[in-house]
Amino acid sequence: MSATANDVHPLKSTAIERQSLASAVADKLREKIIRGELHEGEQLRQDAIAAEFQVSRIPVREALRHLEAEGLITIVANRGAVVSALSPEEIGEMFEIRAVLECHVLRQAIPNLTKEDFRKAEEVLRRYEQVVEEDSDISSWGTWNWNFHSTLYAPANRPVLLNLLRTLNNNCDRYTRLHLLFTRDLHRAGRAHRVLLDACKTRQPDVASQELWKHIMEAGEYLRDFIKSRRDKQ
Amino acid sequence: MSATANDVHPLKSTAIERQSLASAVADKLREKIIRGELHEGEQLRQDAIAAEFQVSRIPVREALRHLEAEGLITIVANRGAVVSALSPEEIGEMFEIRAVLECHVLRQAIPNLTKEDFRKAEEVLRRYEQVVEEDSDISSWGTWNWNFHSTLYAPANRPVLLNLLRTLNNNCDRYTRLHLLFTRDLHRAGRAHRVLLDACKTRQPDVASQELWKHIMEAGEYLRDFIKSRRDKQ
DNA sequence: GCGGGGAAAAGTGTATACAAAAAACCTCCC
DNA sequence: GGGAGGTTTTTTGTATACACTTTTCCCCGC
Repeated sequence: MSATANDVHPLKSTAIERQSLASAVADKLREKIIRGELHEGEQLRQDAIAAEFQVSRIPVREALRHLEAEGLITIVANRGAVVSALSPEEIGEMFEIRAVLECHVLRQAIPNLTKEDFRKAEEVLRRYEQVVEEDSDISSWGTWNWNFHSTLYAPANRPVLLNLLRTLNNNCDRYTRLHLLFTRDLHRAGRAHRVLLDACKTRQPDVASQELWKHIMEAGEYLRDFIKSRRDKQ
Repeated sequence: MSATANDVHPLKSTAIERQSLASAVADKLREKIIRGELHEGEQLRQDAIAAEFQVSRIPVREALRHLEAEGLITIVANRGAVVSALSPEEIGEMFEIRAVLECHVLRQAIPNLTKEDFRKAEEVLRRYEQVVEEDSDISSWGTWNWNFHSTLYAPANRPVLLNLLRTLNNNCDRYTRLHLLFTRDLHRAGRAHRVLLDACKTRQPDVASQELWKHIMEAGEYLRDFIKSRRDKQ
């Protein structure tokens, strides 16, 4: 995806991962962007990146192409790459797409959820709340959030869709992070997660789906307006 | 995309498009894959492509990276690229994702559809049926099919989603083409389009959405089984 | 005949080098 | 002062060259 795909495959943990430099650079850059170390609009100089990772510009360029297709950066011919600065409307759309797809996949997953899945979700949620409590490192928030959601989605058995959702979440999380930094409103999402998990446990697809829709769309709308007002000020 | 994105932007027709070789090569290859000139599983040799377009391998490699992210090809380290051969399950999933998203976007679009939109949809549909009638060139079928659908979706005002859908359709169409080649059942889709358009004209989102869902999911399920049985034979 | 091993060929991955475009700067003129 | 225009610098785009990996194929031993 492509539009679709993330190059990190489901990977059997046994396989030795011998990725090319280009893939490695792409992974590093993706992480930096998601963690907010590279903020939106920032120029990505090929030479600088090449020097930082001590490689030539060729693998760097290939990595940039890949990230462009993921939507994380924007490349303009002869002018280089910048970290994508989504418009408020585009941000709203991203969250809307997520809401539509995640609600669908959750409905497919609910009948297949096992006790083991619930146990794992609980575990992830506990660590999520721990991270929130420690208030230490917002950058790892996104990882735990995705871990929780994907645990509930996995039993739907939709690998392609899950991959697409991961890419979308990558692109949304850097804005969510921004929002959290300002509001510190991490606990509300935590409560929503609890409600969601309960609805799954009691096998109520309608309730769960509705809750998830609200959870994602509210975040999206809030962020859309937040970014809009923030940009208007400047 | 990223998962996501097609690099052909909405483009104001006035802007002079000075794309890099890499982008040009990507466009050419994408078209070849969609049109079925390159069939699934086929190896893409960098040297051969470079020679064909009379460029060096650098822009070819960047183009391949981009197509990989779109899901059209698969790159394995040190072994090169092949046109993605999706499993029957993956194909089913692609159509399912389309169904979910296209039904949603259609619902958003229906209230905004104008007479001008209907006129344009009629026009596209007429040309679609003309192409079907002439039976000449299946390869252009996908273009007209997408033209019709995107005409109905455009008023939803969801550019990001529309872009994602285009990429998904690109990936689905090469299989639909295969199916049409065997069954020649082009007319059924044509009839479904008529029903869909009528439901839009009478502003019945539920009817339209249901029809669209059926239209996409039936095609997807048919194709999934078709590909499965075809592969089993081999 | 048929594996096994090892050179040779083919193909991919990356670095260096150069060309071309854009940006920054500087000078001159008004 | 403030452009207009040209020159330098920076940065991107592409080609060539070479290193490394995989595949092919041939030869040998059995």
